[in-house]
Amino acid sequence: MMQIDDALFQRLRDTPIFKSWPEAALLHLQSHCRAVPLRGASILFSAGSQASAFYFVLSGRMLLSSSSAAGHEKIVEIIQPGQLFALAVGFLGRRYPVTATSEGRAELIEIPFAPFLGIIKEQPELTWQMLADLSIRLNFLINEVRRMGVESADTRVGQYLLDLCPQHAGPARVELPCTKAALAARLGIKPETLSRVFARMQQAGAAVVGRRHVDIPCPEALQQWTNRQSEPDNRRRIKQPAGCPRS
Amino acid sequence: MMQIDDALFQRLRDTPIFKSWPEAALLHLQSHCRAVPLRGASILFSAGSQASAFYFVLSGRMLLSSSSAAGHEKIVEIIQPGQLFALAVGFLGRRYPVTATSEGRAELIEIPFAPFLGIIKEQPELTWQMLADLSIRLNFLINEVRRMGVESADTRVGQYLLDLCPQHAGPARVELPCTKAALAARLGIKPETLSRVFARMQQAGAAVVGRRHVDIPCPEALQQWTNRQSEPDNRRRIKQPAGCPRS
DNA sequence: CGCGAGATTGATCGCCCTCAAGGTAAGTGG
DNA sequence: CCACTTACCTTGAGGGCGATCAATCTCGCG
Repeated sequence: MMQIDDALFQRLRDTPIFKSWPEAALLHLQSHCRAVPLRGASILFSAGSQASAFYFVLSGRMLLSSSSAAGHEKIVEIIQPGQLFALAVGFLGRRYPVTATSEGRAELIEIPFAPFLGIIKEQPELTWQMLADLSIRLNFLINEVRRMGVESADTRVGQYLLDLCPQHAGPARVELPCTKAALAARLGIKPETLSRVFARMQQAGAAVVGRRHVDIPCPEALQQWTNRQSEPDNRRRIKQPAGCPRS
Repeated sequence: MMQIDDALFQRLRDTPIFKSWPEAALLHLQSHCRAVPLRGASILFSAGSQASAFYFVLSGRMLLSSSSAAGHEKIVEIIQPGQLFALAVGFLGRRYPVTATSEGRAELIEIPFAPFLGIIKEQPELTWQMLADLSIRLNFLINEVRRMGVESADTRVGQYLLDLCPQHAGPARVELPCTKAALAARLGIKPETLSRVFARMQQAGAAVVGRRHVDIPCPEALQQWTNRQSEPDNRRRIKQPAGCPRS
């Protein structure tokens, strides 16, 4: 079995999930991992296929997508370098719920479930950080469900850019993690629509859109533009149900 | 502190998460739980508020919702009797990501995080089932994200009904877990649209819609109706699959 | 019976998709 | 350096789905 280079494996050791692991466990796990180089855009695994490993992104980006019966593809998440993905599949351990595609060249570490689960079964205190990790992912998806369900294309694009902005106010440049077509799929809209949203955003002075990046002169202005359609009569109160107990 | 009746607490003991717990731990946990009766539709907690406990539904149903900046409410999940909710919040332990509302009368068991986390910190092998539980929820939300992102109103309603159908084919009656307005919010559409979808579904012979239930004479026919979309003018009638079981 | 909440139905409008054409870089070979 | 290629992006015209606004209907209930 081709073992992973120590320097590369160090990146995995530095993740929140593994940094509390004892040396012995890490060495044992490392002996079962292997490097997976993807030379161009290619499919790593497909939704519904048997799952035997999860992955860590060393370089490049991975797109996790799910397709409807009609064939429409929805990108659920974009995985950046330094992140793990498909870890949760191991705890139910059957099949991948999404299709994983590399966006151009990418390099991964493949971590088989078997030795991983063996270790945490004997040292269950190592799962603490994983619960936190899954919890974060759950929150992310809850947010996504709301956005996809009720928010407009303008709002989705604006929120997405704002999420990528550094917290501190002031001009920022957001690097898009993928092509605009893929970004549209990630946002649940069509590329043409994304293009028009960018055009409106730019015309309003809320952003300057480049080929693979977006400049945001004033995040607050973008925020305001993003939420602008809720302006007229937003005072509508949600009716309190009749028998609301105070108890 | 009002302690929980043994018979009610037994329902909590029977959940996948707790059934492997030792007696001592359960008794300790029980002493910190309390019953929460909700006499009518009311808010249990709001999104963003400090989280100190999670809940188990004894009776009634809970709606977990998330609101956009524009005030549009999206019901993320409907919790049925026998289910836990807000458990994952404890592992990151800050604030609830959703608002929890009871749909009519409901009775809950409130389980404070502090004693719960204390127990699993000392007996981390108990977390195994929780990882599986979070993994299931993750899959559910991934599905939801795709549905909200790319699927039509007709498809969302059809899929929802089919998910509630028993696996075995043949006529089925699906009890709606909430009002149609709430169901619309759950599906990310408006009540008027839901009404029209039901009307079309009924006219096509794929379902018979009642006040609080839907009869599905043939799930395969509904499935076919749900997935029709490239066909030009098939909004009128669908043909019955050859071998539709009568059972 | 009158009341009110939920559900239905109709008319109209706007957002977003679809289809189609044109534009704009990057890479290639002459 | 320049046609040519190719992939990606943009722009335009038109249509459909679902939202909005508003009226009517049904049903449970005091």
